[in-house]
Amino acid sequence: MTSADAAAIFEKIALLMELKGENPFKIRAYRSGAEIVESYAGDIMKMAEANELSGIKGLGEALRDKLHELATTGHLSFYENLKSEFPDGIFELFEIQGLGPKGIKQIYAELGVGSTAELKSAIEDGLVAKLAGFGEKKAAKILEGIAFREAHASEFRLEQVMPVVEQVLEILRAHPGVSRAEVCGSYRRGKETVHDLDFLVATKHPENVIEGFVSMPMVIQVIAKGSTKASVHVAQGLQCDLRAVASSEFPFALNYFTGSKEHNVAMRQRALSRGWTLNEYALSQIEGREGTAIPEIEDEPDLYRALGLDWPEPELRENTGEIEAAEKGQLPYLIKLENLRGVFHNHTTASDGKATLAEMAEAAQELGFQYLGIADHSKSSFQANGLDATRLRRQIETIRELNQTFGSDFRIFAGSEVDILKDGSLDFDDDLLAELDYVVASVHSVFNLPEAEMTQRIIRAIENPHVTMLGHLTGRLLAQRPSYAVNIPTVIDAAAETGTLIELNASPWRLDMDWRWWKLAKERGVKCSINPDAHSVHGLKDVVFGIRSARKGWLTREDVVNCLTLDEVTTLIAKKRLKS
DNA sequence: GCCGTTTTCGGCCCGACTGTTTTCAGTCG
Repeated sequence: MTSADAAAIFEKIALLMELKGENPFKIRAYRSGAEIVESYAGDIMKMAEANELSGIKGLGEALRDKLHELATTGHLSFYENLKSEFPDGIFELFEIQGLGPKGIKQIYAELGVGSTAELKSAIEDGLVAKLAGFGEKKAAKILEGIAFREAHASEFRLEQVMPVVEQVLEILRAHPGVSRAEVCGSYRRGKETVHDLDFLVATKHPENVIEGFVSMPMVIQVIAKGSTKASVHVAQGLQCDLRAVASSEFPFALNYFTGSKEHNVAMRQRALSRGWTLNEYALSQIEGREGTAIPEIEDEPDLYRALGLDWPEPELRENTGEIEAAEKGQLPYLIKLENLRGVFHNHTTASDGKATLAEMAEAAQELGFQYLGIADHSKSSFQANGLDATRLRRQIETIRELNQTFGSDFRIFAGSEVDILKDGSLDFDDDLLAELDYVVASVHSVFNLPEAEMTQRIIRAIENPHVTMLGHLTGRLLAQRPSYAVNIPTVIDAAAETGTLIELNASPWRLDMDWRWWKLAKERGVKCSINPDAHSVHGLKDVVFGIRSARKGWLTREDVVNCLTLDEVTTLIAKKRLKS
């Protein structure tokens, strides 16, 4: 039982209690308990086992006891009892947009609907629309929600799969028969979501390695098992495939299984033009054709070199110009995690964050950052306990005081994540915005505007000289909620014209603005700010996801303002408002 | 269910939008 497992159980208890119409504050206690358990810096399960949990704010007696039971026995009778009152499929229903706990409770009580599939047929049979409080439109909206969910059901976000990748690689590399192991596929290419995970090993004893792979502790089901490949399911239905090849084949297999398909096609064409043929095992002479001698190939760079190319980072391999750039020696020198010197857009307990200003500052320094931007929510974001003018002014003052305690090598920037209101005006007046070091402007409400109106709304906001950067441009939540309608190229042009930065929100739920647009933004001269949108100390580390997306968008350290030094970035965030 | 405490129970997060209503409940952020 890991802390993540325990947190998931608390979260499910909260859902089931919503169904039962329990006291909302009790529900909230479980939900916040889940977050505390998940993000606790330390081995909370070990502490729970030893009954050493007292003093953690938000974990009272009841939750401490339940954690102790989970840590010692591996299950929780309270949860088992609660769960037995509903069918297993009931949890799926919470993932459907437009349907909440009251609705789920009603369709279960009156129609016996306890899964997405049953709900779908009940709607199609016209049963849901007839229920009191429902109607044709609501039923149709729920059906849309189901369709979106189904279309994205096999998509996994990076924060879901990254721990699996690390564990599997660790197991494979520890295997005595394995000389090389790598993850391939869209994960290696840095895609924002993945459907499955592809692993590759070099070994002389494939059967042994395959056997080790299918008997890993996280394996729930073995789908296929042969002498050179196997497929398994791990938690949440995530599929992991393994390919075992000889060491001499490894570079070719690594290249082939990394893809993308389009990139591979281009590679094979290049091989053909040299009289060679390329597959997942080798580069070889085409029989009966005169070709130049094939050089020795031990790793991927050798393979690219043989084809007259520089080695493109996996993130670039989408056949969107990387082959041409590799040929001309013009591949970008992609940004790396260690280039980041600070982050903007983070939250504290002042709004909906879980850590205090001081805790966030300490964590940022531990990560080696020179600066930390705080941008708590503004007053219209009630749900997030947004700050009003008085509280924000007090926070600015606290930040200024705290800054006195740091040396010249660290600074907190006082900012705000200001809501862009429906008409494109901002949640604070210009006088207050002028007191801040910087401003992130984001849309958090009225997502259903027509595209032209939404685009204008955002452009009006970034035309404000105090708006330093535009937060999560499309509002999407990966695999859960689509982007609102907005014309991205038009917004990019406006950002270029007004000298506004665009954020790459590094939360694995968002990765917004999407990597596909950064090349265009770069061409227009728009700079990027990679921000974790951290709501806890732990959340600061989400920058790793943002870095992957930035690399996929061809960004270098010159394109990302958080790579600037403290002095440089201080000048930069003041630039736009000075110009006006 | 947690917190703070005038150590025993009251307070804890609010508003817009939608679709259903005929004055409001559910959902979302």
